[in-house]
Amino acid sequence: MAGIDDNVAVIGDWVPPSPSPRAFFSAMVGDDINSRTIPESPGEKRNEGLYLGQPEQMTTGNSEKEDGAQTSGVQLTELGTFSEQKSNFRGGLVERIAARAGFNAPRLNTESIRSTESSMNPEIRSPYLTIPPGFSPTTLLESPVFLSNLAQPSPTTGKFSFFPNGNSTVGSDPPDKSKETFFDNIDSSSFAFKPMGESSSFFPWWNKQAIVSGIDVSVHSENAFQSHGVEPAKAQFESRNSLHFRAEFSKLTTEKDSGGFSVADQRTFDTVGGNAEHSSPLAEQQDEEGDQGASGDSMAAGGTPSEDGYNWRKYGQKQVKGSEYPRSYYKCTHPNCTVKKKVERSHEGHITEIIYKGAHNHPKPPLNRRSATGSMDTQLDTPEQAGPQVGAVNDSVWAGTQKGTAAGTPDWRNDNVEVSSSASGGLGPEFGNPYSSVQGQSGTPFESADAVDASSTFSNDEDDDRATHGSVGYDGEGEESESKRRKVETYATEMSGATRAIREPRVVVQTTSEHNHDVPAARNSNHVNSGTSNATPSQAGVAVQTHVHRPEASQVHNSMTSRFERPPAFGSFRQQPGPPAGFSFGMNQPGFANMGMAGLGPGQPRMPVMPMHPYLAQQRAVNEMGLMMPKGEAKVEPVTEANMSLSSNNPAVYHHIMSRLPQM
DNA sequence: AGCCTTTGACCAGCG
DNA sequence: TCGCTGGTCAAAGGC
Repeated sequence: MAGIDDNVAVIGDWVPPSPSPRAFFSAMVGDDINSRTIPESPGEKRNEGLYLGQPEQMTTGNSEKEDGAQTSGVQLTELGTFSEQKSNFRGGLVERIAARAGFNAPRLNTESIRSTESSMNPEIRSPYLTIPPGFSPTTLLESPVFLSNLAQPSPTTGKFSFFPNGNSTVGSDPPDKSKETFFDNIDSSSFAFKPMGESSSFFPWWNKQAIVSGIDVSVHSENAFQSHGVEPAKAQFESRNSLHFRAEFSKLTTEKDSGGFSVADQRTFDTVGGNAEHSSPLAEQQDEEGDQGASGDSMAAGGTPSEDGYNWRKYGQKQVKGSEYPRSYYKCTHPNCTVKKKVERSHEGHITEIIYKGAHNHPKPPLNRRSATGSMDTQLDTPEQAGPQVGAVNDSVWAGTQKGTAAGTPDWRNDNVEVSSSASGGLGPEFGNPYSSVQGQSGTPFESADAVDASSTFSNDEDDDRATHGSVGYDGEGEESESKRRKVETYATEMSGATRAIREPRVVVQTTSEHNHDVPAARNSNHVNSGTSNATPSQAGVAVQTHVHRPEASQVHNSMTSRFERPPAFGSFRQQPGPPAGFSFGMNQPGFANMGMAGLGPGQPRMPVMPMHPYLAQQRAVNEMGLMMPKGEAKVEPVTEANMSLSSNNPAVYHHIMSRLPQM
């Protein structure tokens, strides 16, 4: 595949150049939502698109590349009408890009997704449709965080089987059924975390498939909290499931001279779980995660030079004003390759941003790089690279920015299925690179859940692209003066979320309090609430940067707080990609010790945190319910499916479990 | 020995 | 012209 540029291109395609988060959002989602779900005011219609009911393949990249894309497994989800429209849009853009760059953008294969959804029970969908009274989709749309959250359907959110009270039955019966069905359909019970509350319903797409390949999440949730009724009392426990969700996406932003620069985000989503295709990659990802963990996040992110499959030599590092973290400058070590990349990395080593300049005029080097350690390499190795990465069209220009972990692996696309799925080209480092992207688990749902991070970054990405890029897109690209290229920042949310998600497993436990007592005071409620909605992508007029870094588990707590509370700095909204974004119940509590996410264990150090949308803050009920942000890693014991099901179905089990839960 | 990272200094662009 | 900033150079050191 093409190198970075490709990614960029892809990214660009992915989202229409609209500054508006909404647009982005809608684009992401597709029309289905509109048709089906969310009743919105005209103005809001875009939001409706959230639901990706019928994913179609979007051609993100050149049709030409399709082969590769398919091979790679990169898949983009396209939705309904949106997809069509987008296709057109993209097609043109992509073609142009391809023409310039000489590379093809990977195509997202959404079919799997489609099938999934289609197969899904109507019931399942219903949740998406439902919007809680008083709740405006718009709100969700505006927040980057939100997107991500939404994107993540989780048991917690009730996305899964749990239907919002309003709509579907929450009752145990339905849950079970829905649960089963849901998972079955999905393949593996993969799911995406979603924010609590109805909002979750917005992104069915995420739930099902949205999960970006980069992220693997296995979650065992005890209950889905049904936020609808914000009323805690009504919260009900629903099925417990272990979900695996992996999402991988990367975001890539490109700067463009012309008029601006365009940022492209790319994300690829794998269909959740089930696909055999993806499954293996997941496994690899897991490995990678481990490796990465060992090696350090940075590496994984693609921050590392090699992570993206290319060899890089660091030639400078500097603290850039306005940037929290130092920026590292890398050059491609290939003889005649002028590609450079800038990587910003958090103190923890998490990559917050990656900007590529130029296109590789050579294939990726053979795997055995030392850095390549671990899974990353594996993925990278794919032959795909064979082709010249990119026609080095715009060498001079920093073509893309990736924020997120995966550093950019430009090639993400075809290499592996995973890659493709991960696609990240963009999202992050992790995203961007296949490598970077962490792959969670193998297809099997209940296997270990690796990282669950659902960061939700996705949504943002698109927005970012639009927002940031504005019109640019790749079209313009190119040529502009490098010197002036602005740095496009993408919404951190997206990236960050994605990134984190990939690596850090999170456990989200929602409990509803039927328990007989008043709702306990929320422990970390502040964080959530504190979240500043200011983050809205739209604001972006300002460039938004996405940070992909994954904070340490310990850091998560803080991160979240800081993230949301912190006003947009530098005029740009930065969201830190880390686990912080997420939320989860305090798994670390003794009571939860036994409730674990499969696959989570001591071995898995970090728990991904899902970004919370400000909306969540409103969901006070949630907090009250005992939802809390884990500061540390949650220790969870694996829960077998059987157990899960039992718990959901068996009152005795249910009580048993419940009894173990700490009383808030 | 080769490659890479680190890091201070230098250079260029911009206001 | 000066100061700021971002990007790059290149020596030193490590693996």
